[in-house]
Amino acid sequence: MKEQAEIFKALGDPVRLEIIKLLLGKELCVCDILSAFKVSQPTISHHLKALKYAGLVNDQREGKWIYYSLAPEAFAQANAVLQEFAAKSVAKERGRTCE
Amino acid sequence: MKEQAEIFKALGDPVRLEIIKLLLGKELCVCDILSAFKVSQPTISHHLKALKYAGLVNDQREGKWIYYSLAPEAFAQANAVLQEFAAKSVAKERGRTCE
DNA sequence: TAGATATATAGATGATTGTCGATGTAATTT
DNA sequence: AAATTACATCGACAATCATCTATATATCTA
Repeated sequence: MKEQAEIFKALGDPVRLEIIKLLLGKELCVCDILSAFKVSQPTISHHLKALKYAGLVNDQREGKWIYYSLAPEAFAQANAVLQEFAAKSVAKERGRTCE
Repeated sequence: MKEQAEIFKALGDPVRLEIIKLLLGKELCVCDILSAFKVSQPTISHHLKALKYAGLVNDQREGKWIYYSLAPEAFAQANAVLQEFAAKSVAKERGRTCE
């Protein structure tokens, strides 16, 4: 189980967020992901590595191609955290112990 | 409405994530937040600024103290995004247009 | 086996970040 | 008014990051 902050950090980049949206419901090879961006191939590779490190994607080689897909467990975990945040984000009490 | 990546980036730090957890259901002044950490006061101030920039917290001065509270709208927005990700994170199709 | 294709890794660079001590500012207290 | 308290801002510094070009690796194809 990855650190919560690591997961959110991985989500905190526009390119990576777009990659994730591309992968919703699909499995894509790097070349297809690459063709959706204007950044270089190594940059995409770098972002995919970051997403994999955070546990957000899985990769699977098939011949010349490597297919990337989302890792549902990691998204379920992040979703659970944010769901609690959203539910409890309304402040009721006010605390102050300092003087 | 803040950029999605900005919100996740703000969530992607252990100290900021802890601050958020402290603020769940509560409104706290900086001194109380500070006393829960071992980092310096300017560091906490810096993180609160980052959270505020992302729209995740609101602040309200009251005499000497400034109270910070969570901003439910931002959390609802982030939650909605992750909910969709979690729901659609199971890959069904496989695409490849490159050769 | 020699090229071609798909992807990763290495190394460099400029930008951003997390942290700190020092200082500034606003409000309160004495 | 002077000191104190709560918090923010400034400036510095090391670490991390996003990006690139160049190169390496793995697989397929001719």
